[in-house]
Amino acid sequence: MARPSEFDRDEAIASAIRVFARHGYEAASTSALIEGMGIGRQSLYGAFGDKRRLFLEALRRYADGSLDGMAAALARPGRASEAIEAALLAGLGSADELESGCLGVGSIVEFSRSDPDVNAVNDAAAAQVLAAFAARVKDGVASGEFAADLDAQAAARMLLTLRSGLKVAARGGAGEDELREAARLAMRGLGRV
Amino acid sequence: MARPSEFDRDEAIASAIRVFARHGYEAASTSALIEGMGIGRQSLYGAFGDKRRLFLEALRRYADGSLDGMAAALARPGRASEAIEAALLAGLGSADELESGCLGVGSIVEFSRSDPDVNAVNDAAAAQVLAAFAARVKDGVASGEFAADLDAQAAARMLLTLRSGLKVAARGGAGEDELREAARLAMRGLGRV
DNA sequence: CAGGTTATGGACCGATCAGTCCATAACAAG
DNA sequence: CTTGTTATGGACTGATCGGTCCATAACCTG
Repeated sequence: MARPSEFDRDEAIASAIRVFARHGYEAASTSALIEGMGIGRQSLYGAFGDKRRLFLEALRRYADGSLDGMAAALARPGRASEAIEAALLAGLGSADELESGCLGVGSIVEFSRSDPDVNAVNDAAAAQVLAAFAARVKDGVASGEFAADLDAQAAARMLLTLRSGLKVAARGGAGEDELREAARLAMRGLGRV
Repeated sequence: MARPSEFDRDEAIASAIRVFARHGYEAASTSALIEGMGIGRQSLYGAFGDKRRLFLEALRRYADGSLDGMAAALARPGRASEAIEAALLAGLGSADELESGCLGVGSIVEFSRSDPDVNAVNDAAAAQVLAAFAARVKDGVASGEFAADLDAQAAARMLLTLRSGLKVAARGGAGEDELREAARLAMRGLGRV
């Protein structure tokens, strides 16, 4: 019926995620987005509306991908502590983080609570991560790996907070070994040492 | 010998810290800085050079103040765990964090390792915070409060990472109770539960 | 091949960006 | 009070910002 797009929408958004995560929302110029996404100016506005809507779509997609990675790590069999450690470190190969950073943490730091649409995405993502953490923590409690009186919700909140800190540390140049060591040390708080 | 300044340099920088912490470096326009600092455009450039140098001076000053607050908390007598908890939460009354955010975490998220001058300030600040944490951790080990085989340097790195996460959580709207609970849970990893 | 529809690229828009220029104001030293 | 020096405010700069307009290209349907 009409001329088809010359670019792949998913790839374009993946590229937009990289640009936004590297520079932040405000500092990511539309020209940088166009260049990074490999599409024309009019195509960006035609396909995504405007910079803000593109950002929200990128943020949603990033949150989905990040959640998938963590869920996969948490689903691994074996000790709960190992699964949780893997989830804490998922996607934190520090080279990537230096290049691009975490769009979720970046958006929280940049927007705080000022943008309702950003809040909605981040709140929904946080709720899912918390639920996934809490479930695996409960496993660990049931198996006797963690302390019997452990509050799974509180533990999940601590783990999410810890993960934010690990992302900041990775963005600041910390190596994978340091990150793992910090994660392990904090996780010792979950259980019978 | 000449006309004196009409503004107080310290107050002006304190205001600049607020503007930079709220918006980030790139998104803080010179007009916003001028308005927030309550000085004229020419005064800003005359007294501080340019936006970048003003930012570096603000970042240095913020790091100094933040370090002072943590050192004061760590110096309190009594149990090491209480002093460390106070240091972790120092300056994190979440209302402030929602308004302004942490300039240190903000600069790491925005610049990663791309700016040598920013790196220098943040690296120096991190080294001091790590040393202060490690010293108090050693106290706790010596007094039997923490596990005897605890690596104080590793513990300090974990605590710094945790603090970054707490700042992100506060910026994202977490209440003081949640922050304290997360801090306590992670700190349980330091000791004999 | 023809007609309808959408995608594309480049020129273009007013607004705002960081930073400069300059005339004037306000002070200290003589 | 005069003179030298610095601080101040407002006008101004070229560059870049996010976003729009429009002519043209490329495709699908008939």
